[in-house]
Amino acid sequence: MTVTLADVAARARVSPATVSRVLNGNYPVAASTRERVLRAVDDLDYVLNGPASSLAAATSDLVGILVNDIADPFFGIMAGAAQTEIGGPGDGSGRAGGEKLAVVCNTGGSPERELTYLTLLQRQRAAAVVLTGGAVEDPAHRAAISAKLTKLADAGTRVVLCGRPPLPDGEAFVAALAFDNRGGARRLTEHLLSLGHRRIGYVAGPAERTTTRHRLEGHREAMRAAGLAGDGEGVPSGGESGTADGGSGASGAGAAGGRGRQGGARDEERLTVHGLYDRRSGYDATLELLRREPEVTAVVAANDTVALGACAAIRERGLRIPEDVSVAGFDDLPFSVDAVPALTTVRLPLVEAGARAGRLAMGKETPPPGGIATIAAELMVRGSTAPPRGR
Amino acid sequence: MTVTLADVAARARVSPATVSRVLNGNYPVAASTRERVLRAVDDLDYVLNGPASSLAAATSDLVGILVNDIADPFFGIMAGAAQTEIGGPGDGSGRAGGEKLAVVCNTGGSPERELTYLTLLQRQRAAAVVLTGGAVEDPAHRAAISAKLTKLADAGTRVVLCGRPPLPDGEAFVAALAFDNRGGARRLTEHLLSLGHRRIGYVAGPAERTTTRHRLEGHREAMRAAGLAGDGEGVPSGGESGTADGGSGASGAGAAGGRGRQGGARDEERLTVHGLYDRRSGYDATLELLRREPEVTAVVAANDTVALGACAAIRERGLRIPEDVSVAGFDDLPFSVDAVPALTTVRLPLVEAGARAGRLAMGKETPPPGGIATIAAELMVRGSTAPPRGR
DNA sequence: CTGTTAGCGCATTCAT
DNA sequence: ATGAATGCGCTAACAG
Repeated sequence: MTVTLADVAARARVSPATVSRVLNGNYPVAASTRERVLRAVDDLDYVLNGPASSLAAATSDLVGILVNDIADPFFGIMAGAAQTEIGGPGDGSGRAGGEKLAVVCNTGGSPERELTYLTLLQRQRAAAVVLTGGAVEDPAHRAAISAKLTKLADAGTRVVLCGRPPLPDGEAFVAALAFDNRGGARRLTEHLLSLGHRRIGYVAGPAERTTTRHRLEGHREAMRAAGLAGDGEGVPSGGESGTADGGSGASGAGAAGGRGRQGGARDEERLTVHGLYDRRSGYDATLELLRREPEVTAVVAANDTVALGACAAIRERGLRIPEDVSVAGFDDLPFSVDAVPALTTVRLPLVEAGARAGRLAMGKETPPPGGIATIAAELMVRGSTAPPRGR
Repeated sequence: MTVTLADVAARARVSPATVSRVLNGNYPVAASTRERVLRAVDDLDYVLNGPASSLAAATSDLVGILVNDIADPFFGIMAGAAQTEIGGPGDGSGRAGGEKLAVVCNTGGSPERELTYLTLLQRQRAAAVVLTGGAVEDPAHRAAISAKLTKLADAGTRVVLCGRPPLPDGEAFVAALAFDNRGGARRLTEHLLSLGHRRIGYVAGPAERTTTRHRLEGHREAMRAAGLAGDGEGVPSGGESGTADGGSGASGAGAAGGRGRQGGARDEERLTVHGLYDRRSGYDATLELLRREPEVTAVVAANDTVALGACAAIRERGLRIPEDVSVAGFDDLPFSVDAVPALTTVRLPLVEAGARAGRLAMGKETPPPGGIATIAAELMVRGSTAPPRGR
């Protein structure tokens, strides 16, 4: 029923081994025989049996790209770039020669699903795996993922991290491309501070994610450097971790106007609301933020999508952007420039990063020294931020 | 080095066949033995060899989801929904039991790449393939894809079309879920007509795609029903195919004001500009449209992303939305409601469609009668459309 | 319910 | 440069 290598061999009057060699092209074969074989392949409409081939060769041409949310362009853009780099241009014949099968797997941000996908990929003896986006910081999951990646690497799978920080306990990976989330966030908040903002709200992502933490840390670095916050460390998990020095500080960062009040650790918490990385969360969180502190003059969002929700909430409160409240996002997704007003944000070179990750996964590019590279983030100042009212 | 089924069998003191039966769970095994086997699996940290298993069983657990553009949420949302339905909830153990490996493949809208991916999936003996989004109408490619799908189906791969119209020459597919693009587009334009618009520009997608054609046809149906266009048929390819009756018609659709002019086929063409399904194209095409016909009072875009670009172009021309020009999109992607003003558009139930496609691919849902289902599109009227000036 | 036997289709030694 | 032989790791009949 189904045509096999042997059938092709018979029709081309050569041995199966020769057909195999022609197809894999990594062995000298006489031009005339090759031609004969190729014709037989076409005549018979032969398609290589992937599983059989993978079994015999102990490797497959599958490359997995894991993303947190495939509906989010942040991941779509990176994954698309990586896939383009991996899949090769295709020869237009539809015959599919030595191409890798680059596939993207949607974890939905769930560590369990991430682990399941890694196991599935391991089972397929994937040639490479690219993990994109921030990691969950739960120690158990971190350890489980780490162990799994080590096993994958041991089995010959190339592991590449893209937009995910390398984990402390030295996973085995070919390369880790980490975004400078902290630096970008710091510069963004510095921009707002330089405009004269002092009461800046922060709509953060899910508390347990590295991306969330780094961006928040960058923001707070800037705030503290301006004397506008307490000195708690890291991301509080939301409970009562304030260090009780509310509102009494007297450091002199030149708060403008009579109502400028120096922030403390308690303030820092009050001005931070966590949510998911989606529009709806941004909307809800911003409403909450405005309820807690009606006098914020600027809102920094975890990413552009969240910023969009924030804008909607602010407008619904009857406030104007940027006249009453400035808004800033992160990532510089394509739609951000079209927001009204255009969104001030931090640009991450997603295409470049994804493509580079793809090349690293294919072994087409030499890894950065130490395997780790930090990718710069660029501040994009646009219309959604302006000096606060009365300044 | 690598642990195999036999190793597990030895440790559990059973035969390899029994281990296989436990792992696949589709055969009666004594509870005690199963437990012993499972422990051995855990002890040895055994991972099934996918290729070997697929080879022996002549099927794999791979399910491919093809999308035109993974960076476009339109596809991301559908693919995510399908993947969730296919991948199963995962059991949290990371052990990966009977799960399918749902993967998405990005064709970038290129028929060659689409074909290549199909071949790759065929090679892997994929359990199912879901094709999302519109098809390219080039006859050669249509035939090639059709032949390939037939072969896939013959080999036991379940083929599902999601958001793609079934092709005329009866491909073998389990089911085809087609969006009512034409009806949705017609109702959208009817909405604009009912507001009093007469000079309506259309920023279309790539000319050779089914989605583009159907939406454009719906638009023109409405225009013609209002006596506002010629009677050419189908999508003109852009050349001089006008039927020369420009501006002389006298059908009485009550054009408002003195400057309403009845359109002819030539007008129909002049008011249509083709581009890609992205923001940049929408921007460029709208600029071109405004150049050709400065007096348009409404612009209908091929989709929401394009509409965003259109808005930017219109504003750059110093025109207000919707006071000077109304704008409408298609798809109702999440960001559309946050546009300013909120975008009037046509809602497609992407999540439902994707999930249904996923279930169909898994054989978890019975196909619609005849294998074909049309999915309704719902008009969403929002702030970006209003009566034209002076009405 | 469990063990035995026999391939699945191909890549790869080793010969020639 | 090509052919012959071997086995990759597993599942699917068949027994029992």
